[in-house]
Amino acid sequence: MRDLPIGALSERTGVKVPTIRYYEQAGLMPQAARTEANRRTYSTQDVDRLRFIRHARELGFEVDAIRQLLGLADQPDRSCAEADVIARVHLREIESKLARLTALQAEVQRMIDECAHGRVGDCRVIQVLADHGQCVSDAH
Amino acid sequence: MRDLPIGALSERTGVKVPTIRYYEQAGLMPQAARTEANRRTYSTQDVDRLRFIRHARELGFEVDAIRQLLGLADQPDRSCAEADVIARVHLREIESKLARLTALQAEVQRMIDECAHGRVGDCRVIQVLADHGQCVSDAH
DNA sequence: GCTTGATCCTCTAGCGGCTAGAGAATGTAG
DNA sequence: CTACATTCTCTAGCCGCTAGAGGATCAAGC
Repeated sequence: MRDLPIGALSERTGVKVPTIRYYEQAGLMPQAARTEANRRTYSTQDVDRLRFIRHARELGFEVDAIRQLLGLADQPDRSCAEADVIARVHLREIESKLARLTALQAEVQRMIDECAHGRVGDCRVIQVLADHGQCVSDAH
Repeated sequence: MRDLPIGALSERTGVKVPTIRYYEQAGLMPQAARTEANRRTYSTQDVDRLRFIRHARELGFEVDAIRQLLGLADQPDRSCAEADVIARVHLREIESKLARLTALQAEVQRMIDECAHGRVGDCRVIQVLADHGQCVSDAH
């Protein structure tokens, strides 16, 4: 219920001031109440909401997904099936990124391992880049 | 040595036409020779260079790193130590992304597993997002 | 030669998710 | 009353493209 200026909200949540304004603009945070001098004021509820947003971003949820999750969180009596779906879709995205990254890791590691540390002309790093056919997987 | 228009280069490499122009602008591809009517023309060397670029992008190398790798590839007699360093730095970046993503995967998976499929008010997905303290790892 | 449609040109603007800076108005401490 | 910090709005930049406008040029068919 306290009247926090944006800087205090920033400190309490670890979200930078311009980012908070950006979230307001993006529709994640509500239009903040203003003082007479046009400064934004926040309550402890806003602190909670911003922490929610921050945590979801840290977990890699996109702004659009967070908007949906926040919409759900505001209606505690509805079924949470939708939240479940959003999280599952996100999990699938994480898993596919993981698979890709793992393949890349192997390929780049192999590239480095095969480098004989001689001249550029003989360097496997350069050669592999020049020719996809020399790759083990075709995940990329 | 053939005089390829940009569309043919695009087909041969799988890189879209506007992207090729962007690479020229970004200094990855050289300023292309032009016909009398001001159209870009390319040789088979350009095909090779663009394939190199594309492959490196697919392996996640940033444009800046590719610029450096291309600079090295142009000097086959130099030591390939620099190429090695670029690749190793990139590998480290991949590994750190992998570590982060793996932690996120576990967290989101757990969130989903704990969801009792009831009301939003009781949903673990929402609760976990609202409170970082409920996370297992603090990787994020 | 003439029309059609594909290809090409340049230029500008947009995506996501911020981040940085200008320039002006307030707030707070000594 | 003077500093200095904080806040405000607005604009522009980051990466690596992608999309679209509006115009010039090409190759093929009649």
